[in-house]
Amino acid sequence: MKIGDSEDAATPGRRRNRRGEGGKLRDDIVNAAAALLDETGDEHAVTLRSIARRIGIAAPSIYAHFPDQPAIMLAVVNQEFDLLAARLRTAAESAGHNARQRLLAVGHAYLDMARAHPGRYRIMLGGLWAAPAVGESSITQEEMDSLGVEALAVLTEVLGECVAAGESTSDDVESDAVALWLGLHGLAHQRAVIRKFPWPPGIAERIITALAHLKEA
Amino acid sequence: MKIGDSEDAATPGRRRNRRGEGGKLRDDIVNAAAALLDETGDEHAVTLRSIARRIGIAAPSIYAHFPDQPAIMLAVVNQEFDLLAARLRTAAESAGHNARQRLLAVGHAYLDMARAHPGRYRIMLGGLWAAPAVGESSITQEEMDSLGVEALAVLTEVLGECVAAGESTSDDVESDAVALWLGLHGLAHQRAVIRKFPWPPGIAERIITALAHLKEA
DNA sequence: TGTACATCAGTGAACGCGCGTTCACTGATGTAC
DNA sequence: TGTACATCAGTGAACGCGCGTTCACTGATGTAC
Repeated sequence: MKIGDSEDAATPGRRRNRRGEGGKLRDDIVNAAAALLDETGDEHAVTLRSIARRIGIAAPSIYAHFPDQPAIMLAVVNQEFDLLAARLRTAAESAGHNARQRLLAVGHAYLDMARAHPGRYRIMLGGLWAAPAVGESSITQEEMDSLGVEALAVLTEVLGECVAAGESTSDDVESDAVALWLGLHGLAHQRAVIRKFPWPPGIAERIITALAHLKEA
Repeated sequence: MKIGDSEDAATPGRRRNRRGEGGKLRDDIVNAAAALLDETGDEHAVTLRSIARRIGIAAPSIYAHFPDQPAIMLAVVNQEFDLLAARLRTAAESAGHNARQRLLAVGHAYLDMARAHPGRYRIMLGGLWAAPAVGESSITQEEMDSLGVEALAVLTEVLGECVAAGESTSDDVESDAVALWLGLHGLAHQRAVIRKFPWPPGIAERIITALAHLKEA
C-alpha cells in the first residue's frame, strides 16, 4: 500500500460472501447501525458511509439491501422492539407465579434494556426518523404503528394478573398499563439522556407501584 | 438583481442594527433557532447557515455573538427552561388556594408547554447536544446541571402543599416530585414524538393523581 | 457649526469536509453442457 | 471430467450539496476636535 492511499473501507478483514449468501450483509448492516447508535446516541451518525466504513465495504454496496437510510433505521428499531418484547416475556416467565413480582420483573426488565443501550433506546422511542420519515421515505404508516404494541401488551397482561390476584386496585387495566409504560419511559429516557441527575433511591419501584396501583407490601 | 444571483441571505427585509444595538442580533439568533426547532424538531437542522438564512444575515455574523453552535442551543434551552418555570409558577398562582387544584394546574401547565412546542420540548429534554457537548464545546457542567432545577422546585412545592393539606399521602415529597416529573415527561415526550397513539382519555390526570398519591376526589 | 476619524455591525468569497447517490466496472463462483 | 458462461456480490471514481470556519473587507454612524 502506498503512502497517501485513502479508502473508505477501513477494515480489510471482511471477505466477500459466497454466492447465495449475499443476504448476510443485510444483518451486518443492521448490527453496524445499532453499534453506531450505541456509541454516538445520534441517528445522524448512522450514515451509509459510516456503516460501510465499520463493516469494511464500499458505501454503494448497501443499496443492494436497503433503499435508503430510514429503511436501515426502521430495521434496527424493529429488531430492537422485538428484542424488548421478548425480554419482557422472559422476565415475566422467570419471575414465577406471584403477580406482583411478575409485574416488577417486567418493569425492571424494561428499565434494564434501556440502561444497557441508552443510545439505542433514545432513538427507538424518541428518534426523529419516526414521524416525518413516513411519506418522504420507504417507511409505511403500518410499520410505524405496530412498533411498541407487543411490549405494551406484556405490561397490560401482567398488570391484569395483579388486579386478578388482588394486588392492584387499578380500575382500568388498559389505561393504567399505558400510564405505567409512560412512567417507565420517562425514567428510562431521562436516564439515557442526562445520567448525572441525583436519582432518589428506589425511584423505579416508586413509579411502578404508584402507576400500577399496587397495594402496600 | 440579475437572474442567477444566489445569496445565502434570503430575507432582505432586515436592516443593520444601529451602533450600540448590535446585541439585538443575539436575540434574533436565539429566536430563529427556536423557530427552526419548532418546524423541524431536529437539532441538526439548526445550523449557522440555516439561522443566518432565516434572519437574513451572513453566516459569519453569528460569530460575533456565539462561539459555536452548541452555545446557541444552550441559549435556546436556557430561555425555554426559564419560561417553563415561569409558566409553572403562574399556573400555581392562578389556581387559587386549593392545594390539589394547584398541583393539577402545574401538571397541566407542564404538559401544555410541551404540546405547544413539541420540537422545542423534545430537544430541551432529550437533545443530544446535552451530555457529549460538555468538554467538546463552550458549554460548562454547571450550566447543564442548573437547567431543570427551577421547574422541579415548583413541582416539589405544590406537592408539599398537597401533603400539608391532607390531599396527598406521599411519604417522601422530594422523591415523589421526581417521580411525578418523570411521569409528566414520559407523557409529554411521547406525545411530542409519536402523536398518533390512541391515548386513553384522562391519561394526564391518571398519571398525576397516581404519582402524587392524591386521595380520591 | 463642520469635518476627520475610529468603531461598530456586519459582508462575500473561499477552503476543505463528509455526505447521498450514480455509473460503469470486476472478479470469484457456481452451473449447463 | 472439462470448460464456457451467466450471475452474484460487490468495487472505485465521480458528481453536486450544505456545512463550519477563515479571511480580508466595507460602509454607515456616532464622536472628538
